[in-house]
Amino acid sequence: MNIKRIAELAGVSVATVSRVINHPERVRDKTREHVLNVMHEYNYTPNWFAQSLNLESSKTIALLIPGIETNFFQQIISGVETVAGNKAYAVLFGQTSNLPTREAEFVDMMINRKVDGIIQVNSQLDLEKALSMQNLGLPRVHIGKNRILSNDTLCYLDIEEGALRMTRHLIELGHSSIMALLEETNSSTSEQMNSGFHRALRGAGHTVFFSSAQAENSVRGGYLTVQRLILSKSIPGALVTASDLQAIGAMKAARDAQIKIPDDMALASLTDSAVCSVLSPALTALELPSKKLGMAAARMLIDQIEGILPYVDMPHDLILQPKLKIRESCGNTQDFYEWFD
Amino acid sequence: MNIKRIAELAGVSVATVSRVINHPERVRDKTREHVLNVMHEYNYTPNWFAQSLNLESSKTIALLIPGIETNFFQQIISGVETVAGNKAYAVLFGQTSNLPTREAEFVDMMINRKVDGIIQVNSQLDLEKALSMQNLGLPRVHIGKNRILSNDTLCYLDIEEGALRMTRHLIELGHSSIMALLEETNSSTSEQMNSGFHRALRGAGHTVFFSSAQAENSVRGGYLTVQRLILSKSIPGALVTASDLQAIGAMKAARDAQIKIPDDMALASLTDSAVCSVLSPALTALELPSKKLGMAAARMLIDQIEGILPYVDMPHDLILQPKLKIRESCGNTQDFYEWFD
DNA sequence: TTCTTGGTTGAAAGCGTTCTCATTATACAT
DNA sequence: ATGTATAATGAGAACGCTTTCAACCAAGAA
Repeated sequence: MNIKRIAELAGVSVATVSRVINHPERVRDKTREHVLNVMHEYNYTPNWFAQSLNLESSKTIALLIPGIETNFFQQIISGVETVAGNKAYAVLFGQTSNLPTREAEFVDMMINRKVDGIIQVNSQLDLEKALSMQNLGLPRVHIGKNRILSNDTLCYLDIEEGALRMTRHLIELGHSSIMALLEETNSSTSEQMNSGFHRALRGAGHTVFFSSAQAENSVRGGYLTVQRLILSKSIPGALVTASDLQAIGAMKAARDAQIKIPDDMALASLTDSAVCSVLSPALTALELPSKKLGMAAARMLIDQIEGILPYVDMPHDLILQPKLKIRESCGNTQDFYEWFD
Repeated sequence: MNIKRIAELAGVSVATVSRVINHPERVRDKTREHVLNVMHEYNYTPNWFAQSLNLESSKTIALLIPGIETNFFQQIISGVETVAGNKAYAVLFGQTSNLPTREAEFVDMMINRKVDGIIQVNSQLDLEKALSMQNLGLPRVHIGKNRILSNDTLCYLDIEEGALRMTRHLIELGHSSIMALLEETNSSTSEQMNSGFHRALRGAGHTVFFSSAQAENSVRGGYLTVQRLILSKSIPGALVTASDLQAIGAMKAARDAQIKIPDDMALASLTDSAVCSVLSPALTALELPSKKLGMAAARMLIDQIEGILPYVDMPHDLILQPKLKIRESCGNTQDFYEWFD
């Protein structure tokens, strides 16, 4: 069934049917109703390709994301999908696996498919490709703190502030030896965490020993790291992990070696999750509003697409604050509960 | 840049350029090479809409999934994306939230966008819509056990067998009072679990008391249920939860009430996850190969699309078996380790 | 030389829309 | 009735591609 056939059946011209679809107000009530009836009767919907071929738009937004394995990314996807769905945009999904070449391929594909906008999470795109997108006037929103072009729109969680608050919390609890367990990648997230750590350290009244290590973002990664720490008898007073999975692994390694948390070593995670509060001891962690992040990014993108936001030469960042959830894994905290909750 | 311009620049006709793209063998080596060079020089890629408008295909597969919140679904998405990406298919993503109307809307949208195939997870589509898809000859693969049309292709995990094995395991450990905590929805998953439970019960040598309850799939759901159980002093000898989150909640409720696991109550989950093995006690759970499920579904779909599999009137199911991971939460099991691992 | 064969190529129709522009219908004032 | 402004409609080009069909060309056979 196509528009021509509908036009014949309704006894009007193709143009009129098209108008009924796109500019209903420009056609007489009676005609419109009649055409609508015929369309309905034959269960007609306009061919999306033909529409898009003309309009050079597709009612689609692209979401380029490193992976789908971690809770953080999953929440973002969910948030983007929710907002996009509400605004009748489809979302075309690309898993970049942190591979810049793969990301570039996806970008080409998305451009070719005339997506109306693109959300890039932790983008590692090279300048050239970013510029070519900019020249195309393709609305973009970055999730993550790495601004590629000077007028990129950014959405991110203030991880630095979170890391700072977490570290400050540990220092206030009296810890003078803190170790950070970051991810293996030298991502901007890791950099932000480091900045946060060091700002907190500088702000401490007294000297605090600080070290850091890297491990894969998994239970196994956390387990192996702490196991190694134990073997080399260099257990820090407090361990802060980038992810909850690492913290869980760390906790298990500690338990296996009879190291008591929080008495022998305090433990905290810079990523909260549903399980953190039910571990024993319950894990002090940073609650990241990651679904909100996805929703915010999608909304900003769609605002750009629909011309609600002026987006050229006007960076418009959105920064969401994480929230410190103080639980049991860092020691006696009754003094602090009331301060933070 | 369009095909006409390329044709001019290469000094050939539009048809020749098109042939270079689609049927390279039908053009003379020298010509082809020359055209290819021009295409490359101007960084030309054919307009996807124009192509698709002609070909009535889109190199896209649709993935309709209830949600993205649970690990199970996330793994499926990841698996589908992986296989699809390798075969150069894009994946268009739809979150149905278990709403049949929303699912139907997505199906319409996908049909209109001429997706080459569609993967439906836990589909609740009505017969009529399913039939219309069938009549369109649109390849489909269902993930889940609910066959809507008699010749649907199904991919699913043998949850029933898993539930059976889990229950049998508990019975062999000597439990004579077992309670199941299922999800709130009356999904086919719940049905399968029930079948598994009852088959195991029938197969038991002696009488086993069995009861079941429903709770939302979350830590909170598990917590509240067990709390209620404790208040009414009707704690079962063993509790089997549908999800790991529920089990974690249950574990916390038990701990809060000084109920010892596994001594006072055995606990097991029909969904394994990274945290299960690091809880204390480590949680006996069913390992579901859900990423493999997604990969298998995508492969089957693409095989259908590319005509490798005959798919009409020939149901072709793929059933993956879960694996029982026996840990600590169901009591002394040294006898069983060697049997199952 | 002339005919045949088969490989290369180009002209133009079609895919299903939207949009511009010209035309026709309607309403209202004269 | 007549003219005029405006609303409603239709004809046809354009979007960028694929494909059919006819034309062309070279090489070998008669």
